[in-house]
Amino acid sequence: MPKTDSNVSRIYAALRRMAADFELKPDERINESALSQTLGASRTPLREALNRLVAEGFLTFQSGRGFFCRPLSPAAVMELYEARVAVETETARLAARNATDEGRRALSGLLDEMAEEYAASEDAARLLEMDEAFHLEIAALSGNGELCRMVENLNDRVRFIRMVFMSRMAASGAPRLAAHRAIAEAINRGDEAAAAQAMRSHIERRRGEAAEAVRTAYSRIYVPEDGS
Amino acid sequence: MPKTDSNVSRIYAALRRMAADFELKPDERINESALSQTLGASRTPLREALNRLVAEGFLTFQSGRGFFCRPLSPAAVMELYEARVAVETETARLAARNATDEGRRALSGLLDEMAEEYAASEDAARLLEMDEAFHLEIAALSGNGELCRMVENLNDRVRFIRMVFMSRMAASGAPRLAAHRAIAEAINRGDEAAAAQAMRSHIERRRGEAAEAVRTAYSRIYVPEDGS
DNA sequence: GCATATCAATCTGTATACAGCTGACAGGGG
DNA sequence: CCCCTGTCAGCTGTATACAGATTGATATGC
Repeated sequence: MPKTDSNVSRIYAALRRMAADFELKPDERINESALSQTLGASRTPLREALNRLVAEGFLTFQSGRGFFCRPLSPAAVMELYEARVAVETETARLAARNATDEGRRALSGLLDEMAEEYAASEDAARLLEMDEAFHLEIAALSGNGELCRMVENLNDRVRFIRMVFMSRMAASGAPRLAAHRAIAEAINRGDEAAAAQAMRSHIERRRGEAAEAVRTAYSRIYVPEDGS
Repeated sequence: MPKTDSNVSRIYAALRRMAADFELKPDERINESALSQTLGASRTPLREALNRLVAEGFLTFQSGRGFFCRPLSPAAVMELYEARVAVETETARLAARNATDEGRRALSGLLDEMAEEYAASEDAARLLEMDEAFHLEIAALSGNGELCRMVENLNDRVRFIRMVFMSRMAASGAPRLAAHRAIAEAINRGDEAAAAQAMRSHIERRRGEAAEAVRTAYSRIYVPEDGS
């Protein structure tokens, strides 16, 4: 067994991406034997990875029936957005309180880099990636590893929906960039309340579109690739 | 295999309790073979449960070395308290916004029941149980299942430390009860900002004591039971 | 024609076997 | 005296086998 490094982490990463992208369709039952063959491993490490993903909210589990992909519903997405508000208003607040000067400079720098690419790029995936990097950077500045984990988990679970947003509204990145600047400036001023409030309105603004986006998302998941 | 119901969930529950109570000592390496014998099962379901607990933050994992109990340090406990602030200020806010009249009555009722027992009981475990029930009820009133999960997880992970608080300061339940009343009243008025603020100061008040409590906690974990 | 019972195919839950890796210790060389 | 290296016991990582549960289809009675 001359593997580079642990097999289960490879399986875990692959499954996590598949679940995040809804390659496993909502509520779809997972056939362990088939999946283990697809991934080139036996069921034992596969099930270990599946169990981790259940605990992280990417999958569900019913005793005796097996593992399923998480459901995709407007209500579920709304809950995730509310959870993001809860966690990220606090990361913004703590970042404003705790960030070092070096950290503040790094945040501003990140924003400047993004500004250029924002104008140029129309690649939704790339825009989303930068957006997530910004939110993660703030979490890092908060100095709280637990909150970082939460932000990362929530980001990954709403990525698919956010991707649908992004590619639908295409080039409207400008308001988002402005909102990011407002958040970063509040953090750099050390204004906790303003940072928290800016983050809250930034996330809540998108929340209401969840219902519509979920409908679009379903069509993406179930309609075959347009290359056919 | 005539088990009542799934073996892995039994193992999971047992391990979770053991980890929560630090029967597995901080950073202690877990011997899978020995533990599987203790729990009366084989290593396969044991490892599935261990993987779930890693994802939930009760254990850590190092490839090739195995599973370890989570560390117990003042910094880690502080992070958990900050995460509680993040999550529970939002559950309080959402509860104030969304709770039905029936829900509000239930919360008041819960508080009234607790008031009686608070005065009478000096059982720290029972007091803590009621305290957690109050916080979980608010999470339920928020109507957000995701936030409920988070509150439950965080409560379980700080339970040991809170237990140390409780039994050290013994009969000082009165201020906590007053704080709970303030939170409940804000929720019942539908005053989101007041509910969030009351919850924040309620949790933050205890946060500072973490460092001291961790020291006490260590002595509890490593000093043998006083019955010896 | 519909509901129900039965049965086979399939899948999950768990035990067990074994290969490879890790960490500790002893012995030899610098 | 310290460090380096070979060896070995023990543990982890994974495959596989098999028992019990589930599911869906077919047959049967009303």
